[in-house]
Amino acid sequence: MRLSELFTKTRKQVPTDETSRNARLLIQAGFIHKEMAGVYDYLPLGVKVLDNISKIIRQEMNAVGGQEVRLTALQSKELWQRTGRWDDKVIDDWFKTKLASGSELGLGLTHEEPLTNLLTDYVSSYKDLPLIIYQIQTKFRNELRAKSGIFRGREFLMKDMYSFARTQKEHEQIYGLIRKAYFKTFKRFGIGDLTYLTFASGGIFSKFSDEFQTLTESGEDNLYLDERKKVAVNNEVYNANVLHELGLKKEQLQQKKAVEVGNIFSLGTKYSKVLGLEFTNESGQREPVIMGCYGMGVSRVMGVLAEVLSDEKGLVWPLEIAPAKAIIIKLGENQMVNELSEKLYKGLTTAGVEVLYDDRDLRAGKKFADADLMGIPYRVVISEKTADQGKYELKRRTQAQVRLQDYNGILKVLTGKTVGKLSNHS
RNA sequence: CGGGGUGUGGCGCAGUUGGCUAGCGCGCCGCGUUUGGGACGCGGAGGUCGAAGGUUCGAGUCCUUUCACCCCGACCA
Repeated sequence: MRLSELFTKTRKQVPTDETSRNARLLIQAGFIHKEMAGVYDYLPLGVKVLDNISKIIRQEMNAVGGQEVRLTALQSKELWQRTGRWDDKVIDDWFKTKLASGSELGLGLTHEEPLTNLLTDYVSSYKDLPLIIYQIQTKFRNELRAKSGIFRGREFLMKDMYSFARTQKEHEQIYGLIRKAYFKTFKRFGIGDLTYLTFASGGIFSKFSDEFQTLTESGEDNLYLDERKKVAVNNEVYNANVLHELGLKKEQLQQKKAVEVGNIFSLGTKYSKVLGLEFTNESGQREPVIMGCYGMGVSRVMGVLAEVLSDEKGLVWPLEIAPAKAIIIKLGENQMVNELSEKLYKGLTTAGVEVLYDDRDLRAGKKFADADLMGIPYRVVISEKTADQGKYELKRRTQAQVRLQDYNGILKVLTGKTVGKLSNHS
């Protein structure tokens, strides 16, 4: 993408109606635009980030056998009434609307009901199970108070996955597998070291639900963290009994703030029983399916990355997530410089490398500042200084030193195996 | 939903006890000089002062109502 054609612009000043670091940076760099409280538009660079996060999630969820679907956002009142979750007294953050005919609809905030109901059409035998099904979809929640930028919005992108097992043992096996996949996913996001498995309230059939909490001062959850054991207890369930059960010692816990980036829990047969999702087992008897639920906030992860990986110059995206691997900065107008820049831009694009090309007629300082603000992992500068030797200057976002490389050298770094070996964040 | 704060060109802000043509910075347009870390000069364009109603000779400024946004709290499938 040529920056001369990109419609978004960076800003020197940030709107003061945002105080959260993630929203300020993302607005300043032109990744998102605020529509109203808790509701944000995703602009070209922001969409790329969401797509890259989603891509990693897809890879990891597919790796454990997940099948992707896309269910409707519009929800039938009758279906949710069957599980007792239509009532505003039960779920207070529904967005509800009406068909032209007058009948009520809800905007989906989670999808246990429709997916369970849908599967009754396809699951009838033990041979049809187990199943792991997920989607990445916009969710709507009528939060009383939106806060913390894109951490808690009223409309947000989420991965929600559901497992369907024949036996409790099989369920636990799947649950463990997915828990592992979650760790791997957060590691690939670049927040593995900051993300802790956290015991919390909320599970209906398990005593605890597993939350994945990323440490940050701007988080809204309070944890008691055992750094050695890599586990934490949510303030909600923190008491002497819980500590005893988990084998944690009060003296070894630190109090920390964190934001929940994932939450997984067992559902048992709560929904399958009510909605009639049953299968016939080997001995010909009907049994309800045992379910689990696995959430991960895609847009929230984007906010967390903006929040925790950024520095005083702006955003710092991990290589796999950045809207572009590299930004080519052309300095000055001269034939050699133009030719080298165009050649590299075309070469990288042809090689399938996502790259930004700053071909704008601006001063160097502005271009450098923008590249830093946008958090692009690699910066390639082309100017008169090195063009006559056919050299490019290569610099990482997080490092100070500059390396001189020729065309092939750059291509190798940005397309080759070398890329994977370099750490995302230093 | 309770408490606190804020709404003035695209963005950031100033605007005195009510007073004259509503200012400043950034950004934007034109010209020139510049050109490796957010350049400078000159000249421009751009405003229903969140909205509605009221008081007044006169309202950005005072009163009433209302909407929106932010923060703290409660809530959070």
